Amino acid sequence: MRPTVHDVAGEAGVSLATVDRVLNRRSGVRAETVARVNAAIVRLGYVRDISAANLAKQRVYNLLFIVPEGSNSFMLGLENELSQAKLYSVLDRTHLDIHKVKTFDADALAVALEGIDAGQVSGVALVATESERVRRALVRLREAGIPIATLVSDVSEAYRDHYVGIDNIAAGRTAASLIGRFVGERTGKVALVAGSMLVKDHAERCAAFEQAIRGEFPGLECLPAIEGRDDAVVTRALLAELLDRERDVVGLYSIGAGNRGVIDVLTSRAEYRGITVVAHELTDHSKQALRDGIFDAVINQDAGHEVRSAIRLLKARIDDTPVIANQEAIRIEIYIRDNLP
Amino acid sequence: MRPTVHDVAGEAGVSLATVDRVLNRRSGVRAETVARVNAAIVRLGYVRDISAANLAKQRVYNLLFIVPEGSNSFMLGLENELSQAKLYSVLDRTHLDIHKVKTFDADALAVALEGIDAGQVSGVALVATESERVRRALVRLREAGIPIATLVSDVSEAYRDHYVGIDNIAAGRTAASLIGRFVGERTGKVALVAGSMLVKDHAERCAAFEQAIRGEFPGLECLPAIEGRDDAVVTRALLAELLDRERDVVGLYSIGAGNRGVIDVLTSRAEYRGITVVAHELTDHSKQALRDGIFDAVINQDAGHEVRSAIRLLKARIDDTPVIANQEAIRIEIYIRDNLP
DNA sequence: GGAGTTTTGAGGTACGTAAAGCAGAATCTG
DNA sequence: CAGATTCTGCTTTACGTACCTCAAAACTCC
Repeated sequence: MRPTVHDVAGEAGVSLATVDRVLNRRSGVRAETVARVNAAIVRLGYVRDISAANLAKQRVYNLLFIVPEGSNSFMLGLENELSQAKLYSVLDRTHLDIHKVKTFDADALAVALEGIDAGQVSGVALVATESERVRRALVRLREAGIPIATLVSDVSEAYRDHYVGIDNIAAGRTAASLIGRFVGERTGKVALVAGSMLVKDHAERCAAFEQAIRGEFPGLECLPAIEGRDDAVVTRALLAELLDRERDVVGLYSIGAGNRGVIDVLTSRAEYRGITVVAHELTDHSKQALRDGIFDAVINQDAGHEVRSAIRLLKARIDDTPVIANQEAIRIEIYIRDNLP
Repeated sequence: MRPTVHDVAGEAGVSLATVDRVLNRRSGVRAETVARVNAAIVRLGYVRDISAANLAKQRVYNLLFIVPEGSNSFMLGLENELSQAKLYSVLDRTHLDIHKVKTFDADALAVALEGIDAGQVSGVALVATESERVRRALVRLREAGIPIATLVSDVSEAYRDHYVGIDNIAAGRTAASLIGRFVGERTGKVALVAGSMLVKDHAERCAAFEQAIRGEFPGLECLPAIEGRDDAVVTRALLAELLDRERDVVGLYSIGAGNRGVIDVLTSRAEYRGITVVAHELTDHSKQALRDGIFDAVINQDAGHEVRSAIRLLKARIDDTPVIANQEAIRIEIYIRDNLP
C-alpha cells in the first residue's frame, strides 16, 4: 500500500500535525525538522493523495478566460472549445468564467484585467493584446499570486507564467516552405493576406514568411501584405483588386482570419485555380477549401488542446504540481486534403 | 455549492442508502423509486464527486500495456512514453504494467493475453498482431469485463473497445500527395521501403500510397516495396541495391521503421540528394534528416499522446465516464524542417 | 390476514488529507 | 533564570462517497 501522512509522521518521528505543516508549507517548523520530514517523505516515497487532498481542501479553481469577442471563426472555435471544457469542468472542481472583450483593443483588455478581484479568481488565461497598461494590470495580478497564461497571442515573457500557442515565426517559415515547394519551378509573386499587422502573431508570421521566401526561393517575390481586419467584405475587396492588378501571382499566404473572403475571390475566376494557397486555421470553410483543391495546405493550432492545456497549466501552477511538458506543447499542425481529422 | 448525495436523497424523498443503491447500480430498488432518484439527480444537476468516490473506493486501476520488444525507434519511443506515464501514474491511482512480447509474433501476443488474470487487471492496451488465437484471447478478456484498447496497430473492431492510432490508409494517401506535390513536374519512379507487409498498418499505408500515386500522379510509377524487417542492415542492403539498379527514382516513401538504413543509403551518393523523401515516425534520426534536407517530410503519430489517450480511454470505460472525443483523436501529423517541435 | 419476500431506512465506519485549537515543550532573549 | 517566543504534539471535525448491517416497512401470494 501507498504510504500516508501517518506513515511519514512515524518514519520522521514527529506528529501528524508537523507533517501537515511541512507538506502545506505552513510556518512554525524548524528547518531541521522540515528536513527530517522531507527525508522521511523521500525514504517512503510518499505522494500526496490528490483525491483526498481535494476533498479535504474543498478547493475550487476559479479560472477566468478573457477572449476577444468572436468575429473570426478561429476565435469562435476557441469559444466553442471553452464551453465544451466548461461542461466537463464540474468533474474536477473547476469553474470556468469566460469574459469577452473588444478585439484588438488593449485598453478594453486592461479594463477587464483591472476589474479582477484577486480574492475571487485563482487563475487567468487571456488572448493578449500588449500595451503598457495591460502589462501593469498583469503585474498586479501576479503580485497577488494569480498565475497568468497567454493564449494564442503572447506578451513579453516577464509578464506571464505560460504561453499556450504556437511559435508564429516558425509558422511563417513553414508556410513559406510549403508554398515554395508546392510552386516548384514556377516563378512569380506571392500575395499575403493578413488580419491586422497590429497583432503580434500576424506580424511575426508575415515577417518570417517574407524572410524565408527571400532567402530560399529566389524565384518568388512577396507583394506587400493586405490587411483585411478580420472582415470578409474588406478582405474580398482588397484581394480582388490585388489579383486584378498583379498578373503573375503564383502563391498566396492567408496569415490569419479572413479565409472566407479569400475563398470567395479565388473561386470567382477559373484562372485563380492555379494559385498555390496556404492558409491558417482549420475551420469548416478551410476544410472544404482543402477538399475542393482551393487551398493546398492549412496550418493550424488545435484550439481544444490549447484550452485544455491552459487549464492544466494554470492548475499546476496553483497547486505547485509538475507538468508533462510534451503534453503541453502546441504543435504547428499541417493539414492537406488527405490528413484532415 | 454543488449538490451531494444527501441533497439528492432529500429531493427524491428517499434515504441516502437508496440513493447509493441507485447510483452504484445495486439491486433491491423498485423501478419506480429508481426513476424518482434519477429525476432528482437531473433536477439538481448532481454529479458524483470523483475525488471522494475514488477515496472511498480505494480503487486502483491496473492497466497492462503489451508492446513489441523494441527494435525500431518508434517502439522505443512508445516505451519511453510509457515509462514517463508511469512516473505520473501514482498521482491518479493508476498502476501501469508493461509487458514486452516478440515483434510480429501473434502467438507470443496470444500467450501474453491468455496469461492475464482477469481479477488482477482492470484494462489492457496492446499493439496488435491479429490472428485467430489473439481474437479468442481478446474475447475472453472482454467477457470478463476488461476493456481493451489497441495501440498503433488495430484488430477488427469487434474485438476491442478503442483503437488508439492513426488511419493508415489516410496516412498512405497523405504521403502520396506530399511526394507528388514536392516532385512537381518531374517524372520517374518512386521507391517504397516497408518494415514488413505482414503488419496491417504497413500494408495499408503501402496500398493507399500506391493507389493514390496511380490515380493522381500519372508521371510517377511505384516500384515494388522492399521489406527491411525493421533491420537497418537489411534495409540498407536492399535499398542500395534497388537505387543502384533503377536509374530514375525521383521519390521514396519510407513506410515504417528502418529510417536509419534509408538515411545511410541516401547520404552515400551525392546524386541521391535529389530524391524526394517522405518517411514515417519522428525520431532523433528523422528530425536530423529533415534538418539536413535528406527527408522532405515526416508523417508522425504522437506516441505520448497515444499512451495518455489509451490510459484515459481505458479508465473512462472502467468508470463508465464520458470522454472528450477531440482530445482522443490521434492526428496524422506532418512535419517539415520548419515546424519541428 | 398471515407468511414470505422485496424494498427501504437509519446509522455507522472507512478512505487520506486539511485545518483548526490548545496545551505543552523547547528554544531564545535580555 | 524568568519570561517571551517559537516549535511541536494531540485531538477533533470535516469533506463526499462507498459499503455494510440490521431492522422496519411495504409489498406479494395464497
